[in-house]
Amino acid sequence: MPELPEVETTRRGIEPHLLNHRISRIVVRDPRLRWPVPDAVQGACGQVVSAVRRRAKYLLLETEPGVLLVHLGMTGSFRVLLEPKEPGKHDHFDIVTDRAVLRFNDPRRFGTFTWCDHPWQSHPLLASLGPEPLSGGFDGDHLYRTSRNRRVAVKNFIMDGRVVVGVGNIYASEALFMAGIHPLRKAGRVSRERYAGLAEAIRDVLSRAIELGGTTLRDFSGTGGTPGYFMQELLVYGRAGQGCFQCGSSVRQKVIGQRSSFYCLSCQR
DNA sequence: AAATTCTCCTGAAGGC
DNA sequence: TGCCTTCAGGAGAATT
Repeated sequence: MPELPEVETTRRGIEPHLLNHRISRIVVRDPRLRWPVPDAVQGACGQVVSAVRRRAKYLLLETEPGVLLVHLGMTGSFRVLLEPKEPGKHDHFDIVTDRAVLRFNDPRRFGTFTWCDHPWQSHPLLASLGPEPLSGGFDGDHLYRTSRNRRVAVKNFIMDGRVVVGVGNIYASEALFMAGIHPLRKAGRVSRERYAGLAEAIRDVLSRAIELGGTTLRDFSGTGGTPGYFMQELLVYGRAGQGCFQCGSSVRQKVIGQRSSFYCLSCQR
């Protein structure tokens, strides 16, 4: 389940094979992703990739005429092939450069592969995104100001991409535990001080996970990334019924906004 | 406007 | 062993 750290790890893994390299072919084997893959992606053929960026959980491959946009969805991943290999099940498309084949595999097909014109910032999928959590535009004051008069649960609030991007279900639970905030608390009822702690927790948990992802990068071309590298560090996610690391009481699990949430009743208020 | 629910999809896990 | 049911989840779309 790619969250922002996994997407950033993917970006770093594919960048050496794309940046300043020429895309020779794009092979779409199965266009049935979240939205049908448009023929327009072929606009990148013959073009040199001038930048490999990440915005939220989107990957952006820039070329002169336009930008390839990829989202990994739930189960998407890239495999870097330095030698030809028969495509397997769920290998939906390839981006072929003069250096490697980037093969996209996505069993559940929630992923996205599309084309945007310049400037990519105004593409409908990107236009209303909030600040990057690891950039200067994100801090506790931003959360505090944005949340006034909002009655939505704070967990849903921080997972809203218009508020801040890249905070997925796992890291939302983790960050709220680290900040000592109950996930069901109304967003508008969290103090400025506690939002400062929450913003710091979000930055810490995401940057730590990216760090750990980086340590698996050496295997990237062989395996396409190592899933679950952060799992051994999770404090509450997936630990329902087990002892809270802070106070020992049982970690609770509850569905909030259609998503499983994990928290400690006595440490989070 | 804001909040909630629905939707896409397949594989893993659990029940009998 | 095998079939059936349930669950998981990113995030835009639809609905309330």
